Amino acid sequence: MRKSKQETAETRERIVATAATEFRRQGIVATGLSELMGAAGLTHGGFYRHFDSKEQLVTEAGAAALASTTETLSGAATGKLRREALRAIVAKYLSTAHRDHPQAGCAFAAIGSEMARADKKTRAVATDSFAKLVEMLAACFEDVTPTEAKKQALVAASTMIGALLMSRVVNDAELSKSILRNAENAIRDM
Amino acid sequence: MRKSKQETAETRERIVATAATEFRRQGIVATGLSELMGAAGLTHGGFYRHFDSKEQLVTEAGAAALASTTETLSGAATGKLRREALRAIVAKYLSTAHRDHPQAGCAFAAIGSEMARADKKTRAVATDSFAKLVEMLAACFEDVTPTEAKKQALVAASTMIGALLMSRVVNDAELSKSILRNAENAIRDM
DNA sequence: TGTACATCAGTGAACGCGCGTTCACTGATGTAC
DNA sequence: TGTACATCAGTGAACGCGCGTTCACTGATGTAC
Repeated sequence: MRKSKQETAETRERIVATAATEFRRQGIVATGLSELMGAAGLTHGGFYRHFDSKEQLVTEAGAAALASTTETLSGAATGKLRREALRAIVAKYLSTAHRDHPQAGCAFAAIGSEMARADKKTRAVATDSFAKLVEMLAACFEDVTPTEAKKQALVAASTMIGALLMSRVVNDAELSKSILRNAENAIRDM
Repeated sequence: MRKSKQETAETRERIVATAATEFRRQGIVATGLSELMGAAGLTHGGFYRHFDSKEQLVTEAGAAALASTTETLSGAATGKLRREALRAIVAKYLSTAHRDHPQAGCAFAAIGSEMARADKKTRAVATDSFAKLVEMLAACFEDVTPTEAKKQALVAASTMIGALLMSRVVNDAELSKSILRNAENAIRDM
């Protein structure tokens, strides 16, 4: 039953991608490895051919999830400049579509509180991704100094993540939309 | 071994208070009932004399945690008016002390992503508490119309929660402080 | 290039453990007369 | 007010279950000659 090198690499990628989805959908602790491997079309016994531990998968899945979000946002801004790019990024991030599909969205909003308790490597990955998101936003503020742009970008990122998280927590459709829309407007006017 | 009505009520309160702390410290799913009851000075068997399920405790502990945070912030603002009250609230919320003690702080930042997946009752409790926090902040913006004040308060709340969450996620002390300080300044200048 | 053998991806059973929940039991509290 | 009895808070063992991890096994892949 040994698989070719290419198949092995594909399987590994599939496990990471499945984990990135399932962790964001259900939470890290609440997602079991058996369930995860089943969702990836495998039995659980093979897991340790690819990873040393669940923790290692958490690190890699976190990195994959965050990279995908950064890429999506960056894609929404391609061909656009400065403020227009900012608007596109923020509109995408604070959309109801993003709110309603945590399994495919920003890991900070979906599993942020679990990431704050994760091991060193996972937090290092999260720190890098956050820095990239801030850089992307800072590039949109050209009318101010780079230092000021970075400050504004830090605030914008915090607002976006907090707003998306709370739009999912609250049980009131109107309030939820209002959180998203007002955060979007505020960043637009920064 | 039956306890008096007062002792029973005290025990129940103690379990809720312990849960409010432990859930914020370790996460909801990661906190077991045996461990929790032990931390409250009891054995696990007695749990179901007080609660129907873990879910019910989650609801009550969430309510207790959020009420305590709202109260603390409200306390920081007593005797202060408008912008001065805003500064006091935001300074308290975005302090390094708050960041470093999630078990005693805002549940949205500590277990927000788990609350977003919680049952109806817990989310209703969370929604009420968020609305109260927004009201408290809105009361600080008196130089604008009530509608505008509420909008600014929604944004301020999102920024505060997102900033506190990310200050805990990142693995870089300088970046962490920078997130808190810039969010604080931004809200001060709203 | 063909053959013999070592490697190892994936399977499925098993490990010890802790989970949420239930239950028989104890004995102090609360209540009815 | 005092007594008899019902209630029930808390204990600790047990329930079935799923957790993360390990392991013997299978058989196709990769490699050495």
